[in-house]
Amino acid sequence: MPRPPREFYDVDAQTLAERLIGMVLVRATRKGTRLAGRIVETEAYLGPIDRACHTFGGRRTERNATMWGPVGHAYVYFTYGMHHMLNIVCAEPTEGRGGAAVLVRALEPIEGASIMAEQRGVTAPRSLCSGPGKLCQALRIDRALDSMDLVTSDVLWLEFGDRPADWRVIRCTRIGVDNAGAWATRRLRWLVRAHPHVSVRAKSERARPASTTGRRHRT
DNA sequence: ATGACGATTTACT
DNA sequence: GTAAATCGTCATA
Repeated sequence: MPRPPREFYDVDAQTLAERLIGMVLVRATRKGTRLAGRIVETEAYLGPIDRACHTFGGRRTERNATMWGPVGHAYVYFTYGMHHMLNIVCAEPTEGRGGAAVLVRALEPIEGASIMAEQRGVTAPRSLCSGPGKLCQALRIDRALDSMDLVTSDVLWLEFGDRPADWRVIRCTRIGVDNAGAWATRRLRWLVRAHPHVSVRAKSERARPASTTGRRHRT
């Protein structure tokens, strides 16, 4: 499948976050094998105005330098002493200063699942890429890939993908940003409803009345 | 130089 | 549900 052009990324974070759902993330191994997955969950980090964003207040550091660079590049950072996070740099909406990005939070594996399982050290398909740290481990994404240009790279890039007709994309609050004040309650997370590969289900799908059986029911 | 803190995951009660 | 793991980064001194 073809890759989106630079202009695809030249939009604000909320637009890109929604636009990425269904797109395919591809990682080429040293041997040329493709590891790929469809994006099923994203979060928008709006830039200097967003308290949960690494560029909040205009902060510029060695770590977040990529966020201030051109759109369409990968911003990869390391956190909790053990996990990497993959973001895609996009345009900052109002001030035109950059510093915005979308966090890729979950993938539905579609190519190379066995290699992903090896690198993750787990076998359950639902556990391969259902979280921002998990998918980086599965696709071997680390700081070495920071600032990679997804438009031109032959190591990490994006391709157009299908959005199945039964997918319902919903929005809710972001995960793990509870100390971001009013920004913690903004609905800046996008995910496919009831998709088995998302990291955490939306509250609207979780808080179900007690039902002892696994019966499905309409919402 | 030092201390506090993660855009998380996993195991365990 | 709670807690531990684990270390680069950043603000402060």
